[in-house]
Amino acid sequence: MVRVAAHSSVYLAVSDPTRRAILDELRRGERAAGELMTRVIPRAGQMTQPAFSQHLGVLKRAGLVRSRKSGRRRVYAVEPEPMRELAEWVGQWDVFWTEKLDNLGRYLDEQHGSPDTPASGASRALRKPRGKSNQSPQEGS
Amino acid sequence: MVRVAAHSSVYLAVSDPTRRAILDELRRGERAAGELMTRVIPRAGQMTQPAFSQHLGVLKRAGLVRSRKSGRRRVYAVEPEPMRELAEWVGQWDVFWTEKLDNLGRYLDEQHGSPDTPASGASRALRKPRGKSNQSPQEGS
DNA sequence: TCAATATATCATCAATCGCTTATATATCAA
DNA sequence: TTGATATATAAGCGATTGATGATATATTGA
Repeated sequence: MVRVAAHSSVYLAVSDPTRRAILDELRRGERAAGELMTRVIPRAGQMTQPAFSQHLGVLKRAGLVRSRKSGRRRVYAVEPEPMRELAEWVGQWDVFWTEKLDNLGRYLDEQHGSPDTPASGASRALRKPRGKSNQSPQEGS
Repeated sequence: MVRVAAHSSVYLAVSDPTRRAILDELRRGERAAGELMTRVIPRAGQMTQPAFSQHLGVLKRAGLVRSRKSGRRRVYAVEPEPMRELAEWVGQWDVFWTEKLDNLGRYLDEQHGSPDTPASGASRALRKPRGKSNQSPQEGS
């Protein structure tokens, strides 16, 4: 109902593969819109120019790119700051691909540790399957 | 038109704040659906039970959670593997929050240089700088 | 058996997304 | 000025999303 301004969410901005490709290309350096388009959408007919321009608009509203005029071109560049929020959130998952902590997690699984134990019940996802633990979390309601 | 199977994209799965909150909670340990709901949506009336259950379904189809039955509960746990794709993509932005490379980038900005230079044109976003002069938000029209 | 509990699924709806075509706005070049 | 080039904006459309209320399916306990 209320719905926050999805318009400016970096999560939404990067949820589209075309926009990720744009950012991938822009990370290598500034690009004019047209050049960007021929690199990101190499095969003509895959997408129209307005569609591509609108993707640039989404990235701009998300604060992930800036642009400046240069003659009749519009030159885009990445603006990495808003990406930090996403990077920090994703960083919280790093424990799962850290061998050391993965072993810790597996240990805790073995113990059927408290449901409040960080990473418990998850590490098995990385190692393959084993028996089933039968631990049910207590639930107030 | 063709549209890839957005259904199973981890990018789309994490683009919703409720689903991120679910994952945040599940990272701390297994949770039954109801318990998860009262923790993620503490204030009643914010969201109905079916809505919440559908969010769980999205996460499940994205492979980010698994569930098992335990009596009449359904106990959920994170399945971190699909998150790796996102983590790796986001990891490509790490250069921007590395002091050393940031300085490199700023130098390249100064040069205003080759559009092929990695990270060029971006680093200024991290240093806070003068005034508010981003770029004119109303251009064109 | 029956009612309560826990959860998923169904049908529907408004909002949003990504796309298209058509058009507008600058800028360059002759 | 005129036309070509580069890019953005507008309007409309079908698909998808996230929500809802109603209902279905198990499971537990009296």
